[in-house]
Formats: sequence, C-alpha cells, structure tokens
Amino acid sequence: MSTATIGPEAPATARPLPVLNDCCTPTSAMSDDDASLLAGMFKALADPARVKILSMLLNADEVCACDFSASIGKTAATTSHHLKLLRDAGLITGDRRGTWVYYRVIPERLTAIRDALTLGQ
Amino acid sequence: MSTATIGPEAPATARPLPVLNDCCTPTSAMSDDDASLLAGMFKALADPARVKILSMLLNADEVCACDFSASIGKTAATTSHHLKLLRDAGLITGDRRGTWVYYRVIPERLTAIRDALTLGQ
DNA sequence: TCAGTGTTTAGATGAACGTCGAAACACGGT
DNA sequence: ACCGTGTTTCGACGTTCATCTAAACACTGA
Repeated sequence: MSTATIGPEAPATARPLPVLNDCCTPTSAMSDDDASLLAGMFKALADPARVKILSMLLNADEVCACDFSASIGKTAATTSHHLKLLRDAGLITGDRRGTWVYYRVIPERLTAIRDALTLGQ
Repeated sequence: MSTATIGPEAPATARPLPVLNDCCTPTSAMSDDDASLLAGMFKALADPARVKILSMLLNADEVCACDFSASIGKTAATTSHHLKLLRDAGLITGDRRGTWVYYRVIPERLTAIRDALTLGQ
C-alpha cells in the first residue's frame, strides 16, 4: 500500500483549515484513497461466511471450492459469490486444475490489513 | 468383501461425513459464533469514514469528537452514527468530560482482529 | 459426440446500510 | 433559569448487500 502520509487532498477552495475548537490538538486522518482501499478489504471480510472461508484457508494452505459450500452451509451459487468478493478484494486467489478449483490466501494482503490495525505504526 | 480383486473401486474407509468429493482432504471452518463475532468487527471497519476515524485514533491516543466531523467530511450526525457503530463493535470507547467527548481505541480488540488474520496461528 | 458433475453468472427480492435535516439531549456560562 | 454550543437520536430516502433459483459455462469420461 502507498505510504499513508497525513494530509488531505487540499480542498484549496476557501479556508485552509475549518473552524477549530480549543478542545484538543487537531489530528488528521489518512487519505481518501487509503481509507477506501482498507475499507474495501474490511468489507470483504464483513460476513460470517467469508470469515469462515478465510479461516479454512488459513488452516490449510489450499482448499477445493467444493469444500466451502458444506462447511459454511450455503448453496454453491452463494458460496461462489462470496469467493468472488474475496478474490476481487485481492485477499485470495484460485486456480482451476481440471474439474476442481483450488483456493489459497494471498498472505501479503492480510499483512497489509494487520499493519493498518497496528498501534503507533 | 475385502477379498475382491484389486481395482479402481473406492477405499472402504468408513466416513460419517456428508457427501464428500475426492478432490482434497476436508477442512473445517471456525464456529458460527466466532465467525459472526469477527465479521461484526470487520463490518464495523467496512467504511472509509470509520477507517479514517480509527486511523486518527491510532495516531493520537485520544481525539475529541468535534475533530472527526471535519476530517472525514461528514455532518456531525453522520459522524456520531459512525462513532456509535465503532463503539458497539467494541473497537473504541468515549467518555464525556464536560462539553466534549473524547474517544480512544481499545487495543485488545484490535489485537483480536490481527490474531484472527495471522497465518498458521 | 454426448451425458454427468463441478463451478460461475444472471436476475429477482427482501434486509441492511450511509446519509442527511430536524429535533432532542448534555453541559457551561451568564 | 435561560441561552448557546457540542453531541446524539429520530425519521426518511436511495443505495448496496446476501440469498436464492435458474441458466450458462468448464471439464471429464465413455
């Protein structure tokens, strides 16, 4: 991920700083892009079915697509939908080998999430 | 029956599990409760505004509620709504001191999320 | 080539979410 | 006690999401 430097995208119009209170020293948030990217990864995990899928992949480094459906108790179509969301978020990857599709996690992306949640950086 | 000729028939190992394919060794997912709890925490972070709020709290160990609204570019009502979601998820806490309310993260909960994302346990 | 099985996509539907303005609540100062 | 300001709740609106069935696609084996 890009360096999460502080500093908003300069809304150069009008005021350089909004009205501030004297309650505390102002703190700036991360950029819109970084926040959206991170929120997208969190959103990909914001469902019990997808958390279960990830947990299976964290325990065994490779899982057949046919295994997920029974374990999470959803239809094959719904399961495939969840797998696609996790793929689109860049958290997992799957490759077809003949009849079956095997999925695995992308460790780097999980590391990115963990780092974003780490205090003090 | 085991005295039959060698052949391509299935191995007679008894399996009490539901219909399984022979594509892989079955992997079990985490419990419903654990998955729901984790998904709830991820859902609390599945929005750029809330990610920004958390990033501010990770950089400064205490932030006044009045600071968030300007930094994330949302109305006070919307900001309060997001703060409530983060509170309900147990990720942050806020206490009123006179006029202002000061928020801070709950480090243990962030650690729980990080641990859940860690490979190999 | 065809039939059977595993996987994904398309369309539809009800629930949950993000956002706002307006109103209510909490507190400090006059 | 009242007024002004910071914060939260309420009600409403449009959007997004999770889920299913049905259909399409991918591959194997005969």
